[in-house]
Amino acid sequence: MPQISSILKQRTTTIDTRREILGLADSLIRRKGFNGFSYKNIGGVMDVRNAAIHYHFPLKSDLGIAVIEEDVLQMTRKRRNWESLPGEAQLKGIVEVFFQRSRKGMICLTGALAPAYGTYSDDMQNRVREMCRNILDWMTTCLDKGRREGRLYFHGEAADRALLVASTLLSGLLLSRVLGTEIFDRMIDQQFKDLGSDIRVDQFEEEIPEHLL
Amino acid sequence: MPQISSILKQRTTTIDTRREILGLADSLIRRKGFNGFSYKNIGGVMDVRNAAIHYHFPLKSDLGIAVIEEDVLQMTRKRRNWESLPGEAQLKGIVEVFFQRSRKGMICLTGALAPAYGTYSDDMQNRVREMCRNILDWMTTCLDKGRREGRLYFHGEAADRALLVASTLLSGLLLSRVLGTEIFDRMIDQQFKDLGSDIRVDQFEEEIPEHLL
DNA sequence: GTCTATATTCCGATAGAC
DNA sequence: GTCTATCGGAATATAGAC
Repeated sequence: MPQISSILKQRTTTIDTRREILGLADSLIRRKGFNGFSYKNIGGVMDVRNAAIHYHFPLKSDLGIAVIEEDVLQMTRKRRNWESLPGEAQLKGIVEVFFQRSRKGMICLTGALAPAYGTYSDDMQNRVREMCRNILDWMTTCLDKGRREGRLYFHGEAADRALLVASTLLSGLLLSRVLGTEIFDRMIDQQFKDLGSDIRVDQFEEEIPEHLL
Repeated sequence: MPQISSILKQRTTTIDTRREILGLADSLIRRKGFNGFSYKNIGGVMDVRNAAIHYHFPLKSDLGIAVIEEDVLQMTRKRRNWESLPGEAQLKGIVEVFFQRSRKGMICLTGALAPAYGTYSDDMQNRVREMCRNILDWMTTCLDKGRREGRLYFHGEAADRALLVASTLLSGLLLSRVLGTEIFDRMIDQQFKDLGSDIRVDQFEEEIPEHLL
């Protein structure tokens, strides 16, 4: 019978490998798209063989689904933690996540996965759809709450406004990739001026990349 | 010395093949992304061998660049033809192009190519950037003209507004692919209500697909 | 211009040893 | 859990016949 310490050590190692694969896959999907990266790309960075990745994620769609689930989990955690905050403050937190991505030259998962949506397995398509509905639902709640709190101003239904705000964030990252980061800043600032909000990108602090510490 | 008729016949055939390849590549890029389709995908539909496509487009990036150039050409033609129209009318024409794409489950080239931008050759990246600047420049002109004509109302600079309108069109197609076509309609209608315009998607006629005629 | 044939590399995925 | 080795297929691209 194996000792508890060895079980823990084994599990810890496994979990770390699994999580490291997930992190690299997330980054690769955002940079090259789901059909544009391979198991070898991951192994090249981690120094792990092809077969080890297949152990954790037998099919590539398993990997894709796990990346989406992780993203949804992070978002759900934030939503729960910020639940009691004003709608505008929650929205600002969401925008800051996108701002940080823009500074890393990254796009959002929806922007990375929506274009080739039809090429994914049924399971993965469902996850992508759920992810979209999730973020739109949260933003709808934020906008509705913010308007009722007298901090945000807009015409029409909150759900329609959420579509346009999400659109700005998604396209802002996509267009920044082609035209430069200032595009994201201009779009976000104009969008929140329109909402009567004082959210501006110059209120965010740029995270210092780890390799410069 | 070959007869003129045979030269013409040969050239016509060549041009048609080339154009058919271009059309299929355009469709494939929009459905699967530039890194998600292969020369074989084209040959499978056209019944033409791999090598024939390489004759017309030696490198895949040559094909990508040609698809972008064709798209830019179509847009430039429309812009020139509509030059004398009011800003709002030109904008409506642009929106209709996107509307027709939404009805075919298609996305715009920018939405298809921006996500994996970093994986393209320098040449192709430059073409993608020029394409983006082109459409944004036209939309800026439309918005500015429409505002001066008293038909469109918005705060801030026309260039910033063009970014948000382009964002709605791009994201509208992307999100429609995941959530259904009604998403595009809601986004466009809300966007143009915001602009004080009476442009609405129910003013557009759905083209009847060729195979149903 | 298009074909057949092939070179080369890469891909996702699996078998079996350790 | 990770390794080596390999299968079967697909990718981009080229050579040479017609």
